[in-house]
Amino acid sequence: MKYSKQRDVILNTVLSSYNHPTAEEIYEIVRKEIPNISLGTVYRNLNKLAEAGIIKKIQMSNGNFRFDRQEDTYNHFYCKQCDQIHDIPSSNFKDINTIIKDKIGYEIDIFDTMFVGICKNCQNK
Amino acid sequence: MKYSKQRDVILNTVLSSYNHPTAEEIYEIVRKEIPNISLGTVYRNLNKLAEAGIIKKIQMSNGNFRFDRQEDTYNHFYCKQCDQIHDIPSSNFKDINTIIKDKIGYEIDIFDTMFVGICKNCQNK
DNA sequence: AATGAAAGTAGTAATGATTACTACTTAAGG
DNA sequence: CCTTAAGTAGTAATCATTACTACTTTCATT
Repeated sequence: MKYSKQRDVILNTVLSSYNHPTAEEIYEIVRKEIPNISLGTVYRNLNKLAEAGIIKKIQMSNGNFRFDRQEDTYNHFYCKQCDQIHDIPSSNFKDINTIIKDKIGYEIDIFDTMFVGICKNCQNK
Repeated sequence: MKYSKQRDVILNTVLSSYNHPTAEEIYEIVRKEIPNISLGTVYRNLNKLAEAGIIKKIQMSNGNFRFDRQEDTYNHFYCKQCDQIHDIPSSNFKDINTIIKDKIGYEIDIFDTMFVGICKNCQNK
């Protein structure tokens, strides 16, 4: 992978984000530093970085993508009420994985499964 | 809801399908009976029927929708390898639901969570 | 330093599933 | 029968993402 200023700024933007940004959101931030960057460039580089395993690309239940620092100690949970993604330490999933496997026989890929429901905060309201 | 021939045929098509068809697939089947039906009509009626709880609308991990007979005794599992949705009897999920709730504190809505992984068939290959 | 091919870019057009819009048509209750 | 609310066909719009194209940059090798 050849160096490019654009990819460098895009990567740093993702790494310093803590709210699972969309490509569009990253584009808006990067634009402040490289005003004439193309949205296509943002998409291309996000995909390239994700493919290289440098960042994580997560698919929302509506099919859209969000990007994240590569910290594979977290899984994702989407709250229908507050419309936000929550991180769940994957230690919680260690045996859930095998329980599901025992129950249904299928090998659940826990990293691709976006859990959907109501988060603690919203439950208390 | 007023009667319409179009909705009637659409409903029967879904009820007699056993492979979680897309709106487009339903459209193609219905066209044989009502050749000049509009794709928009198919979408509108599928959504209306789903809203009324007469059929089920399930969202794929890529955001697209598929439709299904209303049999809420099944949950859905998507196999990444053979690209198909498998039904899982929801009896299998009874205690998985509470285990997850205990572990992560969040209330998983098991009917909205599309489990992703490799199915039995593909595992054996 | 000069160079040349491969990789990258900006800007724009295309894609594909779904929804919105508009003028016309039908169901069905009084 | 007639009215009107609901439904329809056909087409245009939407929105996130990808593809295309002509130009530019990186970087290993002279």
